Amino acid sequence: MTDKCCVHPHEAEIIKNNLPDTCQLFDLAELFKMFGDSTRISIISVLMDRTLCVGDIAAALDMGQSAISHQLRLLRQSGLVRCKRQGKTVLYTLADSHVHDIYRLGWEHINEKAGEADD
Amino acid sequence: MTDKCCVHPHEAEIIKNNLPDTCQLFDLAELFKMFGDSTRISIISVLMDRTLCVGDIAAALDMGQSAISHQLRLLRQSGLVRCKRQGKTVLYTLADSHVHDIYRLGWEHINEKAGEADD
DNA sequence: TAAACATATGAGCATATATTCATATGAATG
DNA sequence: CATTCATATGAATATATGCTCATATGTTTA
Repeated sequence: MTDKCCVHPHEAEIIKNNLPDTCQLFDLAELFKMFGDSTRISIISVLMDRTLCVGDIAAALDMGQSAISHQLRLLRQSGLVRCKRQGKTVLYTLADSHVHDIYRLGWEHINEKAGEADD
Repeated sequence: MTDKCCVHPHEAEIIKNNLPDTCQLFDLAELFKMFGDSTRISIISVLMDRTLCVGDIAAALDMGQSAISHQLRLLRQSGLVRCKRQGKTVLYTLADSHVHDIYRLGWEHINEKAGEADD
């Protein structure tokens, strides 16, 4: 696994021993993974300022109901959106302000980068 | 594509017309995608407070040099890390404070959620 | 300049993931 | 209570992605 090349074995060892818990890093990755898909970030985007039902999200994003429903399930399981039934429809909302904050921070980032050498 | 079910066609239409630019949403997803992988978030984690060379990152994370190098390339292309050669080694650093901020915000989120019903 | 070390990269493979299709579930309504 | 509308979900498929292996590139040093 670890190749022979390691410039500062001692320092690396110390860093290794002070790494955040693997599970937490995994959870963190899972969190960001939810934001890291065009469809899901679009869903989050349309839910930033409002509550919407599944059909309207699908219509707004011009996508199939099933695809949206699958993604909403993932967002729900990750605790990023909440839902409640209202008659035949199910209304979705962003779960908390962290979701807003993370979205906005990402937005800030890409807008500041606009024009710079990127990809 | 769009199924027949759409509870509020008019509202959905308006939202659709006010969607952020598709390219920007795509970029935003790409940004978060970089944070959304265990290996990459671990790399970002060890680079939070320091500058490290590739070999040390690999050793600290107990992973192969090649795997780390591949991921560093992605992080570089996304503008999240910078590097400079120093003799035989290449030193990597986080590109800017946004990377710190996004990481920390994500961290806050999962720590507040600790104990709640999640996945 | 040959050898050794650090890093980068292409190909191949295995796994993960997103969408679609078909269908199930759940609720209102005639 | 059968039908219709809204949503959820399982299976299948296509694509994306991460890792490994082998090797190339770049840098120092003997």
